[in-house]
Amino acid sequence: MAKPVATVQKTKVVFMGTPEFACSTFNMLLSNQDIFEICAVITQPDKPAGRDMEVQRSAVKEMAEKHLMTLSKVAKKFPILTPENINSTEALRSVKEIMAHVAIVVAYGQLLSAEFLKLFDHGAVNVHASLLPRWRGAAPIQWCILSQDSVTGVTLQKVAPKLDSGDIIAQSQIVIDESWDAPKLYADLARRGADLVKKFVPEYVKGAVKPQPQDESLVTWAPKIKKEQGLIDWQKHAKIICAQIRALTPWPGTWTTREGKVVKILRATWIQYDGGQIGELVGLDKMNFWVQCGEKTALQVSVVQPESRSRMPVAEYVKGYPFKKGDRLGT
RNA sequence: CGCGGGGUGGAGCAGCCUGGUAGCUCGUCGGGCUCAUAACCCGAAGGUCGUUGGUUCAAAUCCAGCCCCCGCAA
Repeated sequence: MAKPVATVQKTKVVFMGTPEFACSTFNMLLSNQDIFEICAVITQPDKPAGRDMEVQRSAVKEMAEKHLMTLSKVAKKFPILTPENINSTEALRSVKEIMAHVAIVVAYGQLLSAEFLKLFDHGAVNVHASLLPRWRGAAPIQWCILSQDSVTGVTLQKVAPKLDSGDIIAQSQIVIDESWDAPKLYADLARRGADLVKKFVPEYVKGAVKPQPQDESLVTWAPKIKKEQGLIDWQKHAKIICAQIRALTPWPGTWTTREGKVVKILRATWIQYDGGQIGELVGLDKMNFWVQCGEKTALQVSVVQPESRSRMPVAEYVKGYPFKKGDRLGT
C-alpha cells in the first residue's frame, strides 16, 4: 500500500516568509515533506515591537522553531536565516550553499535582487494576495476591499526583479461581497495560496506549466496603507466608509473624533438618508447611532472603540458617553 | 528603562487635581400601567473602588511597587 517515497523526486525549497499570512503555506510545506524538502527558512530578523518594545520573532520564525523542537536529535533539520539584507553578498553566499531548486516567497518583506534569484535553478515563486496584474504592491487585500472589488483572489507568480511583475503560474479566484473584511479575506487567500503552492510548484519545477506574462495595461497599485487613511471623511458616501472599515481592520482601524478624542468605528452598515449636516448625529436607538454622510447616505454604527478603551457595542457606549441628536463627529 | 491613556455594584461611565455621606445612564429582581413594548411610573437588591504596602485621625481620592487592559510607535 505504501508508496515508495524514496523514488519520488522531492522539490528542494527554501521558504521565505514573515507574518501570519505566510504561515499557511509554511504549514503546508511542513506537512507535505514527502513532496517538498525544506532546505532552509528565511524570515525577517527579530525586532523590538509592541508595548515596551520587546523583541519579537516573526510568525514564521516562531512556527519554524516550534517545529524544530518537536524533532528528534538525529532528525534532519533546516536552518533559519534572518539576514538584515537578503541581497548582501554575505547573505547571497550562504543561500547559494543551500543548493535548492526554488525559493517559495510569501510576504517576506524584502525585495529580491536579480542576483538572489539566480541562486536557484528555477528562481523564486511568490504568493501574492490579488489577481495580478491588479493590485501590485504591499497591501493588495486592503485596496481590493477599499475599491469594493467583487472578485479577487491569489496569484502564484515567478518572481521578477520588478515588484510583482512576474509571469503568472497559477491563480485562484474568489467572489466577495460586503460580508468580507480584511482578516477574513487574509485567512481565505492564505489558504488558497498554500493550495496553489502545493499543486503548482512541483509542476513548475518539472517544467510542466508555462508561466504567462502579465498584461501591463491592466496594472494597478496597492501601496502600503498609511495610518491617516483610517480617518473618516464624512463627506463620502456611507458605502465607501463601510468599505474603509472592513478594509482597514485591524490596522490602522477606521476612526473619527468626538470632542477631540479618537473614536474607532469597528462595525457599521449604511442607509439612504438625508436630513442632517455632514457628520451630524441624526438618529439613535438602543443598539445603533446614525451619522449623516455625503450623497444622501448615513452610516449606521453598531460597534465602536473609544480612545484608551476596549471595543464595545454602541448599546454600551451610549451609556457612558451619552449622545444627543445634533452632536457632531469629526470636528 | 520608547511614549501616553485606563482598571469604581452585572455593563458603560463620573468622582481623584482641591482626602472625610459611592454618583450617572442601563441591566437585574419585585410591584403598577398598557392590547402591547428594548416604552412609562413606583420600590428593592447588589460595590474588598485591580493588587500590595506607605502617609494620615481619616484614602476611590496623595505616594511607591506589582498585575491586567487600551492606544501610539515599530
